[in-house]
Amino acid sequence: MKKNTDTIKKIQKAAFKEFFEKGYMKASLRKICSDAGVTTGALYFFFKDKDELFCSLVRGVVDEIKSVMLEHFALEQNIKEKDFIEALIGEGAGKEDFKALSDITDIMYKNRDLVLLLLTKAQGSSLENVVDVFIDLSTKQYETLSDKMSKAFPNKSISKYFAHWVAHDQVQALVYAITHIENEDEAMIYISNMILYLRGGWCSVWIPEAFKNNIDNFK
Amino acid sequence: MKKNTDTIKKIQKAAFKEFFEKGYMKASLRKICSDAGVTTGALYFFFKDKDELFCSLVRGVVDEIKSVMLEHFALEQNIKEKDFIEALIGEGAGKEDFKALSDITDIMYKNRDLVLLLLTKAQGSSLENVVDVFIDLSTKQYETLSDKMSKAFPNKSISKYFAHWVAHDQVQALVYAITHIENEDEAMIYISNMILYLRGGWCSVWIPEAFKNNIDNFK
Amino acid sequence: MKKNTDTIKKIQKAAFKEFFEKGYMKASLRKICSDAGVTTGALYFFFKDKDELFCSLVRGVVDEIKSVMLEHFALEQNIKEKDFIEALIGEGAGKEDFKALSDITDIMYKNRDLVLLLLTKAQGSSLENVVDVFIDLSTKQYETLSDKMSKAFPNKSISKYFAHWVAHDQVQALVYAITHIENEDEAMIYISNMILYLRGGWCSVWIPEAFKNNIDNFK
Amino acid sequence: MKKNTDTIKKIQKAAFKEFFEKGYMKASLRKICSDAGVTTGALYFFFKDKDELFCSLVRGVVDEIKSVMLEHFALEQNIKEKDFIEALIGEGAGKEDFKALSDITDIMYKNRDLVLLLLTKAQGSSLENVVDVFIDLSTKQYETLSDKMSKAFPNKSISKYFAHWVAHDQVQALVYAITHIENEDEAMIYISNMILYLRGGWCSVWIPEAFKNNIDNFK
DNA sequence: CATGAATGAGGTTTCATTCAT
DNA sequence: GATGAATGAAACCTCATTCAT
Repeated sequence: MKKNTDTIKKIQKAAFKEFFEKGYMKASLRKICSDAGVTTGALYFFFKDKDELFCSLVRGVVDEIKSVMLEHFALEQNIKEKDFIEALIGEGAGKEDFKALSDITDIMYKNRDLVLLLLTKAQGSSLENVVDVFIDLSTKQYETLSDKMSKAFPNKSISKYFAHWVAHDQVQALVYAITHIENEDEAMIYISNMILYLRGGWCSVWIPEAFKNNIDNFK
Repeated sequence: MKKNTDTIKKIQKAAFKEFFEKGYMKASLRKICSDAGVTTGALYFFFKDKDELFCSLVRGVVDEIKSVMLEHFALEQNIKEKDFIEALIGEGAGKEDFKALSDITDIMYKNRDLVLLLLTKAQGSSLENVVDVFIDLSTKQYETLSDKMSKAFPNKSISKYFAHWVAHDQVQALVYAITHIENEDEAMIYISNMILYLRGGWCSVWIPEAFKNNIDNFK
Repeated sequence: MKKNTDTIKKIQKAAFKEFFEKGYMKASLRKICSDAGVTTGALYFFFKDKDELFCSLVRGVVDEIKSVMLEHFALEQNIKEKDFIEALIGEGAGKEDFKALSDITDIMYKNRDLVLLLLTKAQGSSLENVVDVFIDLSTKQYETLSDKMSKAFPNKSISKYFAHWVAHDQVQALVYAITHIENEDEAMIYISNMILYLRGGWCSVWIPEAFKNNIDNFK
Repeated sequence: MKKNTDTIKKIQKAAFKEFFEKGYMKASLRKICSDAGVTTGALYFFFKDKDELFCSLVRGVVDEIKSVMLEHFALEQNIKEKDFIEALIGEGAGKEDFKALSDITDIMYKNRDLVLLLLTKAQGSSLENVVDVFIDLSTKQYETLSDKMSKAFPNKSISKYFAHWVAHDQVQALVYAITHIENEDEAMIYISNMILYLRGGWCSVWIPEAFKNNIDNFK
């Protein structure tokens, strides 16, 4: 029981290093094996192929992120129609968003190396478009919100790509954090700004009057 | 003089197809040559290596985009300190931004195939991070703007990553357009929403009161 | 006592399938083991190597065929010298042959899958030339017959390869049946024609006058 | 012009040796290249893959055999209905057959090594069933002959597999020659016996009376 | 200007088999 | 009886690039 666990660990450790340095495509299994002090046969005993080896490294964190996203988005779907504007711009607006985004951020920072591997070195693997999966989850959320707003503001309409963009942008904001900000505490400050930013952007398109009315205050 | 031009064109045409289908790394020069009806030697007469062949395809459009960005950002720098808030949230705010973004968008759509090649298939080439170049240009703009705002609102401060994020996001908004929206007219509508979005996001972080004051209108 | 028998059976069943699908050489022991729900170690506990596994499948039927051939050929050797022409072309000629060939055919059809495995999928194994063994048995029979005919027709002579060819052909006729004819009853009809064919061919070479004299009957 | 021809020849020479010794499947391209004093890249410049290398060795002789077979079979189809029995059992019967078979035999012996390679070492390559192609050609011939005989002897009928068997056997007779008889002159003697044999076999099944009438002559 | 032969290292994957447990 | 981890060699093939002609 000890032996095989050790071998897997050794392979994964060497694999992480190699994938991280060269990216999925340019990484060499031969190199991984020799770095791990293991034969290629051993690698193929534990992993079906290169792709599965790569996925084995990041599968856990992918699943974690996914489940936190699903969980939070499920909560959000339940906000009653009459409350959603309050949730958007009322007192305490963004509280829920912050909880969700900071939870996800926290998970990502707890496994920052793996997340960076996944986000920046996966091209060529079956996970190269994993971000799209997160974006899809996020999209569902914004589509629901769009529907609610359409009912509340029947005379407004937005580009059909806009909701998808915002979903996209929310995810990219997280990607930006993990790839550009080393320190988790700084990332959290950034995230709280991001809530304002995303909400402000969203509202500016749906309810542009919100700004214009206030010009005088700043002149 | 005719012949070599022909050969170059044939190679580039085949190269575009191959790079577009497989991405830079998986593209095969052998395939490009045989598709072009040309020998490997010919290719290497005109292009130093695989990377230069790839770059030759997109260099033109990269330069165009860069120069339009530079031009516009130069204009923006010249806005007098006292006018910049007006430019941000006043009557006619965003006009300049729209001109710049729509100019860039227009160039991109005029060469959409090449831009898609550059943005989605360059990994492994020396242009794999070309977007960062655009982001850097954009960043300079927002840093200047940040400075101005810091002076105007001395008691505000934002995360040090925030300006960079917004620069980043402005570029990503364009990338999103070109990669997700086929029709240029639709893209333009999207872009005009995007101006509101970006400006709204930016202001929401710098001047969060802009919203709060208006809550009552929507309750 | 039950368990190991089961394991062997499971392995053999999976082995048959794999060998039949891919042929001896391309068959994978790994696949066989996983199909059988057994580890490689188990396989190697019961079978020395790949070859022995293959042979274990067909050994039984090979032995059966061999013994039936030996038995019948022994009978044939005992035909008295003065009777052999009668046996060849007299009333009731071919009766013994039919019995022998139909017995062998019967055995083969009773184990058609295994025989097909042996005849068409054995290349690379130690049984790849098993047909030659049957041909050798058959050859002995025809050599004896040749000797008898040489004595009876001292002024005739045939190519030294001819007797071997006929032995060869007799076996190939059976191989043809099992590999081309699915239904045993049809195979038996084919076999009875084959007796005429083989005997006619044999006589035509040794006693060509048999035909020439009869031309007029068919003109 | 000298160089590439030389390289191809060297590769083919080494390939022939390796394929002949180990058979297609077990042959190693590495070994072939190192024996030929050439890199694997060079091999793959001239040959698409292992299969094409193998085929390049034997393609010529396959085509030759095929064309001789086609030519002769075309002649045979033209024999008038009233003459075909004469051609089968009359004075000079078998002359045409002998010409055809000896022509083919001649070609095969002129390239005996390649033919042996093709017939005994091709398993795994795309030519592993090339004999079936020859049998198919032969089958067409015998099917035509069967039709003619059916009209001439309306009350006779044979197993539906019989014509195919005879076509099969005619080809196998040639295969036997090339694989068992080293000397071409001896092969020719064998072939002339084979004509008698095949014709005798064929007639014995269609016109069994041909023999029975003559028994008395040999008692 | 262009050919096309040749390099040589490297790629991933599969294999039959062994052996300590 | 049976496990399953590990071996290690070898498999076919592709690649970007070079260079004499």
